[in-house]
Amino acid sequence: MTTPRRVTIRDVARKAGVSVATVSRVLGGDYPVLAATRNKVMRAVRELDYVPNAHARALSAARPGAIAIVVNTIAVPYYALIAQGVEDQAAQEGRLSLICTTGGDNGRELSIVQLLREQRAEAVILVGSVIVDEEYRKRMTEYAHALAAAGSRLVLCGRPPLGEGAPALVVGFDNTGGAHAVTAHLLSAGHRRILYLGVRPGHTTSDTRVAGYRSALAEHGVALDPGLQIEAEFDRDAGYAAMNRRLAEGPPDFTAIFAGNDLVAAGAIQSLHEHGLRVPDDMSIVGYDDVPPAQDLHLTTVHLPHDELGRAAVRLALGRLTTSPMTLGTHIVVRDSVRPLGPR
Amino acid sequence: MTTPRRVTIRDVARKAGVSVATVSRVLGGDYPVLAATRNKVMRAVRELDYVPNAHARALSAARPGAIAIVVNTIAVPYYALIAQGVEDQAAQEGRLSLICTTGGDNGRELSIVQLLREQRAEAVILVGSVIVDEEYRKRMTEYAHALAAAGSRLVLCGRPPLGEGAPALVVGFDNTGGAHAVTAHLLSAGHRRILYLGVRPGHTTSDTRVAGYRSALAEHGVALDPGLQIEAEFDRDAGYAAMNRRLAEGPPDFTAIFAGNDLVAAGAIQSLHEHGLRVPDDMSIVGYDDVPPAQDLHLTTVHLPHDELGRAAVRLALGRLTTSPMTLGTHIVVRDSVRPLGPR
DNA sequence: CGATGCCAGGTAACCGGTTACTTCAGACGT
DNA sequence: ACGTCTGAAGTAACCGGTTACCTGGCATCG
Repeated sequence: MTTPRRVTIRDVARKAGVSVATVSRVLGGDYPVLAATRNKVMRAVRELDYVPNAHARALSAARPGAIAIVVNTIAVPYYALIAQGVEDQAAQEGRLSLICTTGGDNGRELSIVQLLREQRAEAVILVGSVIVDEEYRKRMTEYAHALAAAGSRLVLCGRPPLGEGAPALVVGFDNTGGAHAVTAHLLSAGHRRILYLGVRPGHTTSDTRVAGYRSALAEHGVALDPGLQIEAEFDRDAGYAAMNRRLAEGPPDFTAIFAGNDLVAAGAIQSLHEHGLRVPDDMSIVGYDDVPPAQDLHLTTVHLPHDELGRAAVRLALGRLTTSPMTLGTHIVVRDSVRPLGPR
Repeated sequence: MTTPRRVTIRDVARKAGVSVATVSRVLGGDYPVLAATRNKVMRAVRELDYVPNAHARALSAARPGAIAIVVNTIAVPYYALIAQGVEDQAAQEGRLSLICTTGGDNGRELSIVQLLREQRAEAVILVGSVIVDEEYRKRMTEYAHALAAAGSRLVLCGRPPLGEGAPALVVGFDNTGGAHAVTAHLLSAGHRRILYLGVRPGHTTSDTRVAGYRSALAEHGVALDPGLQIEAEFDRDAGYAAMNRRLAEGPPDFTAIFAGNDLVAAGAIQSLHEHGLRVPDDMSIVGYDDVPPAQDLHLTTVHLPHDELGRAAVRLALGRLTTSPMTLGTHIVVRDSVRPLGPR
């Protein structure tokens, strides 16, 4: 059996008895072609089941490039929801979209950015919290220039803007505002000793949320207790483990918990239950993100417009939007994980 | 400001004082090149920050194509987990991977398949339950042949094999086995009246799970009550709404629920709670899929190796695996949503 | 009736790489 | 000294499209 040579535009031209230029024009659209000719060509295309080669097209004509989103993992709702927004908006703009995952590995991130440059992607959207140090700034600035030189745009989501010179667009959530609001919610329910579970020093997302937490406390005249701020990665296991450690030290010296995100809250809740503490009767807790599992946990949390973030990133990349850095507002979602503390 | 003409291999050749062939060889790898020449070229590459054009490469040389996975939406853990498996395996195989979403629209599916043919994707992985009717078979068979003609492979996940002639690979979960096991679990806890929540006539996934449910009942000599099988889509809202409707009809005439998947279970549980029924004290319930939220619901469910499905699909597509149709085993995960029914 | 314009359609250069084939210089053999 | 072999590097064809430019036929116009 011989390999069935791929059908090219020349095969179509031969079959239709016209030149390749005519075929290209019929398929391309706007150039005037006689109806009879068009029909001949279309019939040949159909009979041969011809599919133009995207690579050849991309090579010869300047056509819209793909839109790429790079995340840690797609198996976590936070990223999946943002990715879905990107996907939708990209489709709407007639662009192909690529979703790439790094697994949190900087080496892989680098090779993915390289790959995307080779693909001549039109936009590269980098999502996710990072530790902003000198090394990071340098790396991003390099990406930004490299991509700009290749005609691609770089969009950072949930990361601070780079310096002046670097050609990067930025969009993120108002984490400080959201954290402030939800902390205020706890405070106005009478809570004064609020454990912040999920500090990650240097991480942008964590830092901004902690900032909101602190400013709300300050505003209500509650002194900040460093003992009430504990570290944890932003996943369920970390929340569970950290809460376990804390509860192993003795009975809780706090009445409410502000978890770094909903997954951390989920882990913490499991730990609380295992220690015989009920939510919200024995302990109040709030989360952050409002990912779908939060609903089942009856968790009061901060809703993030994930979808909109993705869409905004695409629109920024395509120049449909020009405000950068751009901040998307958040709002609190009250469910049933906070109990008012009676006056003592 | 002039557009900074893209750096091509000829620019590098000129700068290094060699021919383009030499540059290509240095970058390509195996051809013998003098160390001195190699150095000159590499320096030029670095100084110009040259990035080869993936499209041009794909056009001239036969290189590995991308691996594409097509799902309804990425914002649902079931798909996200599978997609992550595909992504990981593809990366491991040195392939670029594309994640495409259809939103459940056949028209979009078609245009995505078309797009992937244009991209000369090496494999197209179609995931998700469908209604298997004549129209579907015809459509898939067309895809299969079209993709085969373009040298791509088609992999179907969670869908039945096509007829003999169609060149499609198949991999799926053992849904019937899993459903049988979890139903048997309920039966051996003493439950006899088990509501199946999530029938979707014609849908492959639903049908196979219902089949397991029925065979387990039969095995235990429990008569099938059509009144205990109610329809629902496979999402949270549908589970909630269907349960609400059922409970509105009067007090439950069943002691346990088998939900079509975990999201349906989540919705049902919310409805139960709102009707004052506690899980598992007043009502037992099991789910299916074992997606992350199931853990927070303390839901007994059937674990599916989502990740492995994605990986297997890629391996099948690349010919690393040859058993098709392939079935991945499942196992039950016991949590705390089922209560034994005391002897009456 | 010949010049002019218009329009459908053809010819061929080009996009940016890879690679089969060719060239050329130096090493080696007799 | 001369022919031969070897290995590094160059030349140019090719991948499969798009499009600037050219051609030839027909209608229009003075």
